[in-house]
Amino acid sequence: MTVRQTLSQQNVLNLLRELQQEIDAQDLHLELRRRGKKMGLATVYRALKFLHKEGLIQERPSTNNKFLYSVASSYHQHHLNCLNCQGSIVLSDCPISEKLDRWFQSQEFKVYYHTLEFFGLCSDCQNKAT
Amino acid sequence: MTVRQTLSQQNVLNLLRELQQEIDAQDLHLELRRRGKKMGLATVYRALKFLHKEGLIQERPSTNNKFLYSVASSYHQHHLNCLNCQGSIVLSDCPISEKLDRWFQSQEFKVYYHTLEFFGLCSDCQNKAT
DNA sequence: ATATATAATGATAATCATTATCATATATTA
DNA sequence: TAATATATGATAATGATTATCATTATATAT
Repeated sequence: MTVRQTLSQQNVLNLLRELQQEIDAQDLHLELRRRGKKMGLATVYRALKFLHKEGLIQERPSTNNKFLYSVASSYHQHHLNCLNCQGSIVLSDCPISEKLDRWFQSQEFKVYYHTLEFFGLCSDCQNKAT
Repeated sequence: MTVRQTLSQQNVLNLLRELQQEIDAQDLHLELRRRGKKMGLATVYRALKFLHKEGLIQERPSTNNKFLYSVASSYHQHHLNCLNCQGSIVLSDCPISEKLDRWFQSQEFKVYYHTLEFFGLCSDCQNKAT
């Protein structure tokens, strides 16, 4: 069941595994050449698209209009995003993990990963808004 | 505590309330002029940004690289998104609503809305992938 | 009410992430 | 090895969003 991969695709996947955090395509491209794994930007985009379709990495559209990529693993994060100051507070845990584990079983849809983000006002901005 | 609004902003908000579904900025612009509420595209973008900051509408970055807007209300949807066929299955309920209601109380962060999306393989694509 | 300051608007140019194109290089197969 | 298919890279094209700036409307002060 192993998927055939090109060297480019492997380089992209390896870097994402090493980084353990979200990164966009262009930064990934820069980081790759900084490490001597030079490849064209188009190939980076192609590799990301391929790896995503295979379910090996996950893609999240960010609020500044570009996609962020990271390895698909049990490790993931959610945020409280402030609409006013644009600040972003990382949640220590996934607030719905146990419930979802059970819920996934009952679906014929096979879930690889999920995205969950909260939007509103942080405490500072609530006070200012008075 | 009512927010002063321009006519443009009211027109945008009213249309979103009427539509009761997600729409992107450019389609909204077309729909507005179709209804005689003509305004510049830039103003539509500005109105959306303003309304979003006020917490009156919600914004969701979609997978085709643009933002979708809808009224912020208890009504909202989540989807099972297939990575292979790009299909999207609407969930009948928010699978985490009750839990979140309680969880929200314990946060000093004031949550206006959340986004929750699932990614994986639909049953058809699972079978094909054999 | 009128003059003045402030904010909103619209047309359009600029920006920037992503995708398409196409010629070249690499890998696969006969 | 020759023939075919696939991957790559440089760059142009695309398209959503943002910035610019002159003009218009709105609010404020006299």
